[in-house]
Amino acid sequence: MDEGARQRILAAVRAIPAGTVAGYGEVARRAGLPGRARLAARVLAGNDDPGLPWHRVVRADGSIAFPPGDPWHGEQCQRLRAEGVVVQGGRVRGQRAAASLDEQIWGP
DNA sequence: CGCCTGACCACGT
DNA sequence: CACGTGGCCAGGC
Repeated sequence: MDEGARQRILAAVRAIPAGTVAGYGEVARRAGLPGRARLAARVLAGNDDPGLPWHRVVRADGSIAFPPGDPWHGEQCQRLRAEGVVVQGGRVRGQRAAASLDEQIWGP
């Protein structure tokens, strides 16, 4: 895969403010790769940086990408709740995955 | 080069 | 809100 694209995606993920979430598609779009949501997912799957806030990335409908029962699922829920994000039924409540990161970063 | 798979998405029912 | 369908893009074989 394109190394540059990967770096931009990682940067976009790090740009997500704590206590908020963003969709894979949004992250990809913010990285300058519209329509590459799956690429974003792949990048996170292979990421090794422990400082990366990957837990703030959820699906477009606000649900956790991992299936319930999966170790990573609980991990993500726990980290999100630790930041004040309301997780219920395996999905984020109170604030759907931001339609646009700018809206979360630059505010309403 | 073709075929299958996947931390996805939008849309209609 | 839950499900099913079709589309898209990269990887692995």
